[in-house]
Amino acid sequence: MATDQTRTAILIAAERLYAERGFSDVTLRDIVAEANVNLAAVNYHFGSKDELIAELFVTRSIALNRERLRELRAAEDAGGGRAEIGAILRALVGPILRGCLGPANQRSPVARFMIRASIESVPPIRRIKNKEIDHLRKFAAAMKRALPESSEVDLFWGLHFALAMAHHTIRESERLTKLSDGQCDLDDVEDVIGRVVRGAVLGLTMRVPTAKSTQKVAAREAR
Amino acid sequence: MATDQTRTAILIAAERLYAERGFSDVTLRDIVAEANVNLAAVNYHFGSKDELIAELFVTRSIALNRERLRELRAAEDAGGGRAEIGAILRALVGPILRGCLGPANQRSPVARFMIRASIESVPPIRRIKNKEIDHLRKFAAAMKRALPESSEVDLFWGLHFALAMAHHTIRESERLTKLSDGQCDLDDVEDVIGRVVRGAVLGLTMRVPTAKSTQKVAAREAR
DNA sequence: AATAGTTTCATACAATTGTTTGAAACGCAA
DNA sequence: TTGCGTTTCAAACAATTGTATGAAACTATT
Repeated sequence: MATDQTRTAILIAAERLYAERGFSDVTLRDIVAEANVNLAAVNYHFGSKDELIAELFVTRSIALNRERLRELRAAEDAGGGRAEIGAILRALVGPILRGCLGPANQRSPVARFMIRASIESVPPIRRIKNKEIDHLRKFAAAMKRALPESSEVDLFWGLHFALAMAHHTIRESERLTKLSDGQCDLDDVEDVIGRVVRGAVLGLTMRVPTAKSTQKVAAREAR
Repeated sequence: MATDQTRTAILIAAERLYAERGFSDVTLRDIVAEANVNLAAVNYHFGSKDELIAELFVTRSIALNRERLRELRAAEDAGGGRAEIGAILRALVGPILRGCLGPANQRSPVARFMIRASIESVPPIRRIKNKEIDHLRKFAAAMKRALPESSEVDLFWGLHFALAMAHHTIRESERLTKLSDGQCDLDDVEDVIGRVVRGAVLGLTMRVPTAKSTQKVAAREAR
């Protein structure tokens, strides 16, 4: 089987095209053209189109989850076993945001593929996706350790909203740029991560502000 | 042309199916079967599949935007010309959340169709969608009046995050239910709206909490 | 060199898609 | 009723899709 040249060429081409144009817009013929291989190669090496997609998704989601957990563990180690809430959420949303945003030339098809997969729910992926819940539970557990007084429901909502802000930012980055006339800088990934994490942390730790406290903040802001 | 029976039957069936199964999964034959009309009727009445989708989307996004603005105006009137930030965001995310969540039997295909449209970006919709930005600018302007001391960038991010939480909640409601073992109640729409609005308002009005203030909140929480 | 196993290739296949066609059915004014 | 414009219908069309086939090319072991 030599070096699996054809196989990996197909994987790379497929990931690139799917990430760029979405699943429904990309045909096997597009993929084999991009990979410079024969049409029949896909069915020969993967069995079917769906199995190709499934393999891509499994590989990539394992890698993403591993990176997230790596950062979570690092944060927990740094905090002596208990990570603080901001660090936990940063481990959750950081990897995907770093992969999808930033200067166009250094964005990875990997991360963008995962976003596509989370958007266009094609059958082969839908079947696998349930496992992601187990993965998220680990973060929920870490959050519970960080904020033991918070109710479970609030923690789940916080986790959910953090992912919401991250994913939506990736998907609608173009619109946000247009809406803000370029004022919102989507290339500054760490700033974006900071905003997402901060938004989620505030939601988890703060009470709703009174009119007075809002004014105070505004006043401090103005100085 | 009688009463446009066929035309409207197609529109209703198409909206239902698209909302349920997405654009890429629904064929014209599915639609005409659901509508109990002849296959050729779609091309006769709408010209093409894309024009059918476009007409659906235009109609619905006009209606949604009108409802949003109605609530915004109502909030501004109630506040004597200046709505407070929470009311503004509520006008932004309320209509779509009310349409998409709640008990399954009273969800409207209308709102779910709009979410589909915002997810699966098919060409006919992509072309129209730019107008939505003008619509959002009105909310950005209202937010600026409510929080004149905040920077424009922060306001845009707040608007963006509010939509992020709303849309993501709709799209991933099932996952959130599973993740939380049913603890997060997606049927209580007003509670969901409250959480989304509160999260966005906090991000817009509060500074990031220190470890000490977090403890204080936790302690207060515990009492 | 000969053979067996793997991989590639051009081509064909069957199914599905949106669209078109031309005749039939209908509605309704003259 | 006649005639005309509109609407419906069954059928066919052309294009595209994922998949299958069988021969050719290649690789590596004997």
